[in-house]
Amino acid sequence: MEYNFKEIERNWQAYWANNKTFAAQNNSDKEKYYVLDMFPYPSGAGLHVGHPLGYIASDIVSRYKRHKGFNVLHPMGYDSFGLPAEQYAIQTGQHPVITTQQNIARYREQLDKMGFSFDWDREVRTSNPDYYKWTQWIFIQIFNSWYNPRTNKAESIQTLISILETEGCKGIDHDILTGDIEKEVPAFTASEWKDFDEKKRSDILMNFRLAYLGESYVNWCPALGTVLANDEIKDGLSERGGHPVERKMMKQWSMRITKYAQRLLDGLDELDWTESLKEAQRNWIGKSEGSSLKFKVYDEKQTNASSFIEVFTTRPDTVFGVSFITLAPENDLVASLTTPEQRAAIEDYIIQSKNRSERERQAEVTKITGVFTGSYVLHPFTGKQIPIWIGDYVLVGYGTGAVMAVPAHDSRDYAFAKQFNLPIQEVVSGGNIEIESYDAKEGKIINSDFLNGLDVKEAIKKAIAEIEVRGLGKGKVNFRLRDAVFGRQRYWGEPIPVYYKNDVPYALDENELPLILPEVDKYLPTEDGEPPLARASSAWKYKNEFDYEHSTMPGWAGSSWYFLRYMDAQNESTFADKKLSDYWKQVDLYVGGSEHATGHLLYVRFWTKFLKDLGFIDIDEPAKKLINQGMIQGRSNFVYRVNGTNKFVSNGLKKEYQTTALHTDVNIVDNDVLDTEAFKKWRPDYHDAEFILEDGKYICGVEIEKMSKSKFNVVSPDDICAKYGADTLRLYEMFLGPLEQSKPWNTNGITGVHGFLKKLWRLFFAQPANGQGEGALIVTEDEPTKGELKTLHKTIKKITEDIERFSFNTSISNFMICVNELTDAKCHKKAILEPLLICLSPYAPHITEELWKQLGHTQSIALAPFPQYNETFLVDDTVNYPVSFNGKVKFTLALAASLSVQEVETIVMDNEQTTKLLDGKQPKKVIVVHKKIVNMVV
RNA sequence: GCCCCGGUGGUGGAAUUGGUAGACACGCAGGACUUAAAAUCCUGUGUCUUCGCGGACGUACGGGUUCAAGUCCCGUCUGGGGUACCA
Repeated sequence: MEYNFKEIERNWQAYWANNKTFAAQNNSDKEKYYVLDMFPYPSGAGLHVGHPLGYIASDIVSRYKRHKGFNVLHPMGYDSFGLPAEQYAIQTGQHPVITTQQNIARYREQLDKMGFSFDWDREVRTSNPDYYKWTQWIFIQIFNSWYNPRTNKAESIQTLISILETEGCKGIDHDILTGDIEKEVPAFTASEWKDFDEKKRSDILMNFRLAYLGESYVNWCPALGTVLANDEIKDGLSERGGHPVERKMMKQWSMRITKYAQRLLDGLDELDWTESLKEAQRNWIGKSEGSSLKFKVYDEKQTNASSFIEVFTTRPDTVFGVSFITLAPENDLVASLTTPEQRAAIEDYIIQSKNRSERERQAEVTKITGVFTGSYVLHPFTGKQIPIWIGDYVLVGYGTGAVMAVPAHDSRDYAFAKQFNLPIQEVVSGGNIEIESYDAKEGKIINSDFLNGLDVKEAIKKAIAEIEVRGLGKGKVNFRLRDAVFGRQRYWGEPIPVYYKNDVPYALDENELPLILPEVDKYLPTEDGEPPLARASSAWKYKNEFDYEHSTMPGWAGSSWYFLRYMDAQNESTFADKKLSDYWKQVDLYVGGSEHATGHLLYVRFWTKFLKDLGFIDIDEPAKKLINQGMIQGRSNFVYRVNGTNKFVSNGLKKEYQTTALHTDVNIVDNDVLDTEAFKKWRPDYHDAEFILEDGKYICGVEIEKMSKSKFNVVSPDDICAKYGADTLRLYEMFLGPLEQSKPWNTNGITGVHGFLKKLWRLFFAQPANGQGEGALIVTEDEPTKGELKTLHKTIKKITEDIERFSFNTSISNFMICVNELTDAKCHKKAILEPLLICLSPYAPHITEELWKQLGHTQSIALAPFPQYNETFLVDDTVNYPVSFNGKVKFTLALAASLSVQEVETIVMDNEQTTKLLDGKQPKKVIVVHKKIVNMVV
């Protein structure tokens, strides 16, 4: 029999599907293990060889854990709402549901070819009403909840209503506040509350709901016709499509994730995620501790004596160094603070900064702009007049949108002060403020009244204490994290289950779900700028009367809870039975790209904590362990056309000509050698191409780039499977290097792993004479030798350790070493080969299933218990001691392992090579590390 | 600017706790089998030096700790990723 991978792989893939070999059991006495891949969006381009990298790793772990006796949950599904299908719909008119179905079918076909052990009975699709019914249900739970600071968790909005009914709201000083320090709910009494009408009550509750409708600045992308979240923007352009983004005030659905900022931060400590990923989340949450501080506005006529500007500062110790105040141009106070003389300049500036896109604003960080308002505040401690400026380096969305500028100790304030000739007062010693600001939190406070002589840390404490005593503000924690915008003005997403009655939004009743996405005539906004859902027929109304919400949910909605749905994918009465979520708990191993660090991975943690608060699940974090697979980059090949001709010159000779580098299809290049005949056929204009060769070959140039169609460097897993088989692909992707590392795809080494599988096959089947015909099964029942047992058990040990620490590349090497050793020993013994097959089967499932069957087994190898290594086979009788002089190894000495340190030393000292190397000198010191090394100091 | 991760042969990479640097694989060179090719197998392959035995050097660079450093510490250079007026 020969190694016919095509037939073998097709047969076993069919067998697994027909026998549901990988179905996870919801009722099991076994310990559970949950392995999850990050939710793929099924794009039209299909999978390239970079995508399966993580899937192969997670599949190896899944299969390994099954061998180890775990009840393994390893599901797959699709995050199938999203922009590309909708953009395609806009261009072609084809309903996104069709595009999505086609893309999923293509994905599935590709995934099936690679032999993954997914439990397909649990597949989910976020765009299925069966699924988004529960996404909508969770939205309603969030809408009907508020964050109770007294219990420090989310609760039903009813508990807030009872508080308002009995206590009312005490406003600013109440312990129930909204998330934003600048927006506080005005005070009212319990009886006032009872007299409020429906609209007023709704407006007040909106300040507390965890899903709320609020006015806020959003990132508006005109080209995509929708708002984007911060993590959907890269370098000021939209991540999808690279379109400009501008800031716009809009009424939007948002999620009050900021209420969870502290818990999201604290939770990171217990997670087994990479440090860099946790750091990214910490930075994104951006906790900073400081103080609020009020500056009274100076008013000559004392008519407006009560008005003030509140700022947030992390450096209250530098308060005596304040030389001006800067407001964000969008700050509400600007209008009232602008003096008539300054009005024109200020208005100009506001218009100018509004029109500057985010990208320009970011690109021109060094360009310092601002305008004086004409007004002043009074310094809270010295009573001095301090000018109020506006400048777009101050962000309206952070803190109060106002800063107390201390140019001596803040580089941005310093640049601003230099630009506009404002005073710079040093209050912390240690720097040279003539040259630059001194921002470090080190040194002694000077020129600062009661803070003088303290060091920075003490001064911060004392300053806050003083601010609080004088009622000027209080110690405060601020987060950089913003509430998450939850609406998109797009068609292809979950409808938000809300309707409007007299301008008051109401959530649908749970039993009215799902709210099905309606049909529309076009996937574009309406003439008056309403989202596409406004195009739905007039019948699409709640109770035929009230308008539904017209925006849809963002991409992250469906993916924020999908890991729970896999536990109970078909349940029609709840999103996941509590009994099952209590069994499966959290994901044990989550594999995916680090690009989700501040998006998906933050949102899914948020929803998990929310669902836990309301008692729907029992876990606090979605994934215990997470690994980021590296990106597989493309490796582009180039040909060099001699300018003005149809001649192509090989890379090594191109300097002698004037050439243009052109991408060529990497699939017609082997080890950087171009298949010139295939090249001629590749495109009509190359049909008559001529080549200038070196050493009879055309050598292509190489560059590492992103894998993309336009660069002709896309390698499809289908092609690799067709040429070498899925087992080779799986092994090779793992063999490339450590999983977390990014690396270019390069097929150069693939013959090595393919050859390994053939070599394995030859341990079972004889090489037929002349390579013709069928080789016979040559496996024997003979007793293995000590050496063979050592090879096997050494391998079992290494492989086990390697899988446990996700070092898949080294385990492949170890398999190769094992097969090389067994080949050299001419070992065809069942007692050795059988356990070896089990070890290898997570990596190369098809060939091992086939050989397992050939050994006479009738059950799938996937269910066989993983072999245990036996330490007694690994013990060496002799140790090869390297003998070194001053740390340099000169020779080795094979000695019995049983020898003591003293005995080893004696033997080494008596050795004639030692005598020769010592050349009559006495060593100063002899170090013998037992069973390791001998070192002599001379 | 700040944060994180890297830098080892011609190439991908190995060395898990400081203990023979370069495992395994590719590539390359030579050889066997073959009419030939493919497939397969064998030998060699860090650099310099030597006819050879051997010797010297060698993990980005400069220091340090240690009997012993790719591994630990300090400094520098460099590549990649993330993030950025967050007060």
